[in-house]
Amino acid sequence: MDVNLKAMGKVRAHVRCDECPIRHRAICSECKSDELELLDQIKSYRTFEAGETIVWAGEEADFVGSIVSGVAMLQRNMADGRRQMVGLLLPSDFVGRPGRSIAPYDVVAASQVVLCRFLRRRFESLIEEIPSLETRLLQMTLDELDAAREWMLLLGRKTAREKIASLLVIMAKRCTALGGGNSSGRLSFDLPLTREAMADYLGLTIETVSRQMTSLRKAGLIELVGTRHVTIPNIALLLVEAGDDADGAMVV
Amino acid sequence: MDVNLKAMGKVRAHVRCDECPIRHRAICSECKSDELELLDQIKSYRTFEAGETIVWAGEEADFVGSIVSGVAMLQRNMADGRRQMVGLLLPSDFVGRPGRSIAPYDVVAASQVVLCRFLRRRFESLIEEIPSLETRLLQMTLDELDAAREWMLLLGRKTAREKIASLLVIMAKRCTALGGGNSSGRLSFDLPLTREAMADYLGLTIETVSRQMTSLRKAGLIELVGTRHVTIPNIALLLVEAGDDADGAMVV
DNA sequence: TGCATGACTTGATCTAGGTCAAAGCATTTG
DNA sequence: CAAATGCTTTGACCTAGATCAAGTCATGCA
Repeated sequence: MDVNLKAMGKVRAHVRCDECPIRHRAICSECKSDELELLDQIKSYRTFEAGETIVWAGEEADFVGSIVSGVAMLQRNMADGRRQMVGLLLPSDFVGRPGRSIAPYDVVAASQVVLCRFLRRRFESLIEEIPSLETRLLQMTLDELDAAREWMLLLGRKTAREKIASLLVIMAKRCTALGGGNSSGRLSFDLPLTREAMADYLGLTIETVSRQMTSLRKAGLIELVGTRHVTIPNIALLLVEAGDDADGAMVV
Repeated sequence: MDVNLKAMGKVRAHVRCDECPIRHRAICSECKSDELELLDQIKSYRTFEAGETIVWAGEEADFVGSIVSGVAMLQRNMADGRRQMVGLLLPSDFVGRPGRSIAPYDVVAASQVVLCRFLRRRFESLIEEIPSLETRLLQMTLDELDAAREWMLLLGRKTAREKIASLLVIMAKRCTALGGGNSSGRLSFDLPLTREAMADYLGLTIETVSRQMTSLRKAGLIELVGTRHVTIPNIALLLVEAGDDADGAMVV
């Protein structure tokens, strides 16, 4: 227990697992109550501010964990500064890879992030004891792999406009699933990403992101309040703009 | 056992697992001999010719399996014909996802492929009985996810020349690991991909692929015999061209 | 032997998106 | 409250890679 961290408000009070908001979707979702007990013993909460790096690429990280709230980005950097986001973690997503203590990418908080951390070594031994952890991790990893492949199509073949539309559709789905307003097919949510993060996600420049957002707004496909709050009057129209055949998009 | 298939030479004679070339890297690599026995009972071999589709996107596939020899591509297609390769499967790689019978992408043979197939339903029940299968699948999936993320950097941020150089480095590593000639740092191998497949892999057009191959040849970074056989006189030079910081590349 | 066929290369031109530069706007700070 | 800071937008221009259009080359086939 680091007193400084506590003073800075970075270490959260312990929350009981059965009161946890991500209890039923995170790595622990298949655990029985006695198994939860074991996890509970090795967990601790930590808050990261927007922009703070949670894990540095190439450095030892002694924990893994689950995103409780907020959004984190996995990003790879090239020597000359080019950057690509290679993963986007939302609440219930898992951070870190059991069996490897050094990640090949940075993990950076895009908003304020609360992380439920497990000591890596201890977590690795628990996996041996609790088979449902491994099963769940496999499910989640396979889902992430599918999402990564969807993303590869976007990066390799979609136009800037299709990329932006795709991103908005994805964020709309994931953000409203977590409780955003939704009435009569009209979706409304706050983008948890800056224009720069969007550009890094999509393999574009901020200027192009900005221009395409303006263009979609002028076309009436989206409405903006300030720069972050987005309303999608008709998601079907945006889906067409995203270039996904309707079926494929629904699967995600 | 389909007699027609056998007549066409598509169904292979049964091979004992302990004589299998991918025994120590495939999904079965952690299995003990009694467990292998169980797998052996539900497996069958099937050969696919180059260009043949192994699994159709959106259709029921009643098997999963391991690539024994050859190269297969996972590809996503957009309604207007744009195509992106989202995975490249080499010997020992796993095809299919337990728990889901319908893939969101086509699996297509890039060369002649021999597949060791397991009936999906039976494989899914075996996973319950043989924990090492799940452990191994998790490892392999995590590795694939890392590779996919590397690939996302390539698709989103690399130039055409860097993309080609990266592809050649990857193929050199994976192909020569499987027994290609290697003396004095001089690497030589046969590209298992057409120019079109390379373009689909890299998010480029065939023309750009062709031009960049020519350009790398003229720069002395690669030598070509015909269109498929590549020699890399100095891999370090090609790595620089690929834009990877030297460390990161070594990890792959 | 000659002509399809398919894979690849090369050249000329076009354009989507990048680059460079200058504001606009909100929030923070002294 | 003015200046500073950070995020975003907009405009003018440029370029890497796409597109369009011929070839070239190897292989199969009648």
